[in-house]
Amino acid sequence: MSELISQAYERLRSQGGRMTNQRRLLLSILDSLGEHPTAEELLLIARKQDPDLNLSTVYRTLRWLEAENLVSARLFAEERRQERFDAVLPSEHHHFMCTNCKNVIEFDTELLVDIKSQFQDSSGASVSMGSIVLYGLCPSCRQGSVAQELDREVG
Amino acid sequence: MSELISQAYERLRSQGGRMTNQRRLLLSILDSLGEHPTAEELLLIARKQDPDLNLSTVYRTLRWLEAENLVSARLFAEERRQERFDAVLPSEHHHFMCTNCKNVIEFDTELLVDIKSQFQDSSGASVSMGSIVLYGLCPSCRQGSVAQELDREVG
DNA sequence: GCCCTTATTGCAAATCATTTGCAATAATTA
DNA sequence: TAATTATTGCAAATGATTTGCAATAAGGGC
Repeated sequence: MSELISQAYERLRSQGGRMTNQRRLLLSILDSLGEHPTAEELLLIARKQDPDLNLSTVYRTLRWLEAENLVSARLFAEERRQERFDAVLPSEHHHFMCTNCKNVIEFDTELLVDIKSQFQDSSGASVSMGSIVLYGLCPSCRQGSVAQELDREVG
Repeated sequence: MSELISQAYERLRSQGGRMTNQRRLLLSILDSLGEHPTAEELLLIARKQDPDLNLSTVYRTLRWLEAENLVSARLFAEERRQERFDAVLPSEHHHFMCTNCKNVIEFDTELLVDIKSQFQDSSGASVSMGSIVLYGLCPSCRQGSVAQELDREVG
């Protein structure tokens, strides 16, 4: 069983919480999904298994997981008000969002620690965490836009 | 006259737009304010000069400035749904938010370009922009929390 | 396995930042 | 100065997320 799911069981046990069918389903989706779904997207996926699942339950589950630090929520500039949720991996990771297709790619870098300490040193603040978001065109949309440009030139 | 304000005049002229008292007021505040106000905060400040100013006007002005790339809007993790607005400076800059007092400090770094090119090279995407947000305690809240800890130990 | 307690759910209504429709107002320009 | 129409203020709408509450169902004890 995955880290996420076993951790969730453990946290529930220690808090007197209950492992419901809804939570089990949402956890298994979050665990296997290689994406960063919105609450709504997660609901749609989950409803294939449990058509009565409610959006409130999705939100409550996500918020609980967030409080337990098993999931993190992020807002991207392209979708101002809609959060995307992400099972927290052991290592700190960052995001790239394609401004065209809105797909999110995770990435990792050792360079952020330098930025953190640079800022700590110059400001006197203590930095506990940080995140980077990059925007641009993903490889396939990049190809698409090159193709479009060619079309325009030819047409 | 500042860059922001003269730019705004220029854009309005070229679009057949009008420089109203409300816009002039909001621009002068945004221009001089060394902070990252929310729309509501901006309204409160502006109402000292024009008590009838409406929140819709503030939003419309901010969105127009954003579309003109003269102001940028950001969401921080600590305030999930409320945007903060920021007159765009000539150089790309990043943000630190104090998790205690919610104050925002801007900072600059040459290290992001390395992260961008690192990611571009490894992913095949083309990155057009990026932003870093750091969270932690600002110098004064840091002092406060040190003081608290001492209190706890002594008391 | 069945009962009891109460955590969790589904539903509908509430929130809250932001947006929009519209009639009234005020910048521009002729 | 008048005419045109961009912009405003107001109230109502929106849309993601949250919350109150009665109904349901985990999980512990019998």
